[in-house]
Amino acid sequence: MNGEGARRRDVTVADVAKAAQVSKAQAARALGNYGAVSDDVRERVLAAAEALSYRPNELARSMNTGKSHTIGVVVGDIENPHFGLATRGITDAAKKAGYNVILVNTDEDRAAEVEAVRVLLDKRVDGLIVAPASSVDTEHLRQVHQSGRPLVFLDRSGGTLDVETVAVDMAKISLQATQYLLGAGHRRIAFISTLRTDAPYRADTVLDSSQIADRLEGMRQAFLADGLPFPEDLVRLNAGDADSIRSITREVLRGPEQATAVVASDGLIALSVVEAIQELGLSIPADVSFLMYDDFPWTRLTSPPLTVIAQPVYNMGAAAAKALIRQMEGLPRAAPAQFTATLVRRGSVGTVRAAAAAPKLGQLAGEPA
Amino acid sequence: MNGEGARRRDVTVADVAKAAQVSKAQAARALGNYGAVSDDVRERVLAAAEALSYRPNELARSMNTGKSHTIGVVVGDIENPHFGLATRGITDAAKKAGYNVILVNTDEDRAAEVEAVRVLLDKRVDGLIVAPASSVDTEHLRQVHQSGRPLVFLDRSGGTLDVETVAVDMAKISLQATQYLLGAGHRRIAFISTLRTDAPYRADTVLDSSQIADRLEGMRQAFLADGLPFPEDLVRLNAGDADSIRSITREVLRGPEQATAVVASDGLIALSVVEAIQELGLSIPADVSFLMYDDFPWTRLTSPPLTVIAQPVYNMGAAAAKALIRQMEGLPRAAPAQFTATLVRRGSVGTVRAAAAAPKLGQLAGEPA
DNA sequence: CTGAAAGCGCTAACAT
DNA sequence: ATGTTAGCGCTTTCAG
Repeated sequence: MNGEGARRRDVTVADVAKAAQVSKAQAARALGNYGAVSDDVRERVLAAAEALSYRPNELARSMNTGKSHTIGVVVGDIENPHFGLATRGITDAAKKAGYNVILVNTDEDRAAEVEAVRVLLDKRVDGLIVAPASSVDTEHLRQVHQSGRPLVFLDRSGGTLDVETVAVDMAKISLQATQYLLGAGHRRIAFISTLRTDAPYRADTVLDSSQIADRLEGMRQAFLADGLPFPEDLVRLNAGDADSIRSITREVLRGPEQATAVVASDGLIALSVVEAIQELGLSIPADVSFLMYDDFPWTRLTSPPLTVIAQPVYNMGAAAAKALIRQMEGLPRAAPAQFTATLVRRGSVGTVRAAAAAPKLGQLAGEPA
Repeated sequence: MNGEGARRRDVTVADVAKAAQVSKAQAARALGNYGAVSDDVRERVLAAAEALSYRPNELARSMNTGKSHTIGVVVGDIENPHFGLATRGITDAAKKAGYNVILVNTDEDRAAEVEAVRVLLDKRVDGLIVAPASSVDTEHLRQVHQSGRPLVFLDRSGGTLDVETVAVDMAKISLQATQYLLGAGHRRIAFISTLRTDAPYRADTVLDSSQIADRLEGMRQAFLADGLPFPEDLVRLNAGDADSIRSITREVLRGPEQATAVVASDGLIALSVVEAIQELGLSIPADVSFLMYDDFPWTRLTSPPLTVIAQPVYNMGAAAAKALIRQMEGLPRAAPAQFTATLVRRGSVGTVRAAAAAPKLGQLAGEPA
């Protein structure tokens, strides 16, 4: 009972070397495909490796080389199709370059993000792609950047940090979309977002998300350009779960000062907003117009199909990965690819009626006539 | 120019030990929180670590312990919301237990899956969760299992492999759904799936996906139980891209033998099928009934809202991770949690009219009257 | 081209 | 409780 009862241990270079009757160093060279190896040795080593079904221990390899061929991706929520698509873009580009992806969700929570970044760094990822939960509070990311670890931001900028960022020009597309709404006669335009803030929105509120800040800035500009007052009271943040979104929707659609158009900040919010509108018995776009960010396939299936702001999410993910890999390989920054969102006009935005009266609503919401 | 120009190297236990004036071993013990360490030493070490902002090298740690605290997840396509949700369940459960997730997409390609598994093994993941592209051709997975590496299957079974599997009983729910359709008078029920096969479907076709095989089996049983012939000609596999799905939908809805109900095998297919139905000018459920797998939020937004088969995807992902972790910790298999899908009857299934005549169709498809 | 030996940063005996 | 000494599996000098 010798040699047979031995617990199965992974076969190592040493084993292969022995079998091929060469030194460990030579075997390693042949296996790792580096250094100088004679054809004869290489053949014997490879054959032995095959016979023993040798597999390299990438951990050990990483220890020496300092490269793990792994990149860390930190997003808010992979369950959100937006990030699902972006992640697909990232993983595809990464795989093509020989990298793997470790994925971490943060639920847009800064503490979780700090922790995620730390763990990924401890695991010695070669670089990080982060959709920062906050563009204001970025100390942990500043440290990563300063330490020299390749880092790329996705979707949101990192505030003052000079980190390569892949995102669309939100202010611009928001301006365009708002102009479109304004052109259709809308003056009371609501904007609903899950972004968490300490207090209700005001003009001087500092927003954690550069993305949302830019969108609001775009809206404001559009109103200003037309000499119209920006309806700050219709900017509703902190729209947490489905219920909260529904009640917010009811609120902005109620009363004499109600909104005639609603902009949903993302696809998840959109679902609840549309549902709430349907529950109110209002019809799109006759009673209320609707516009949302992200062009998900299902937006073409509703009646009417929804007008959306389409972002090249997959390509942005892929671009982020490519930019990161370029950094990891020590290449100079490429000229930042410009990603532009486009307004896809389908059927959910209508012309506003002369008077703002909406008799239906008064009834439903139980308002006094 | 000494000591100052030195390139910033990661600080190691040795550095901390020196700063705390203790041996490397003691520092390591204090840092790693194992072995016996006096309070005094622990304090000094921790303080030194803090001061030097020491961070452990998890790679090195893994080399010794043999545990990477990382699990590999191999799915068809993270872009598919089904896997997005499942992945969220996995990552949540993993994080809670102190594990990270490396994610790989296979596009349901077996070769890609083989490669993915190999790479993850090389990276020494502690375990694997795989949604096998094929339940038939599973040699690579058999090897993983035999090598003793913890492995769990998600969604699809591994054929003859005795591997813990988290999935719903597809045959059962398919039977129920089909009975429901049958009860509404449907006899010509089409089933559309992206599953790739070499030849058109026949009763004896061996299907790569246990999931699809079970669904078809469930349908067949329902027909048989009612003494009705199972309409094999309406089983349409290989529905690749959106265009192909559209043309298949047109096909099954055309001609004298057309389908009166269509079952979409997943949410992605559903989108194209519904679009195709709308393009044909047919209305759901008056002209054709519709049923799909997966209860995505948007299915409540269409008119009519869609009747779906809901699966507890998030919970299944979480359960898969928990089962895997249990294996990794050497615990015995828990009794397999039973996951059941439910038929959510909304508005897309209607009663079939007496005659199968569908005049509208003849016109649209240019069929001779 | 080849081999011996020295690490990578950490944990794990083994002493003391 | 603490320190010393080996490794983990691989890459990488450095001789030859």
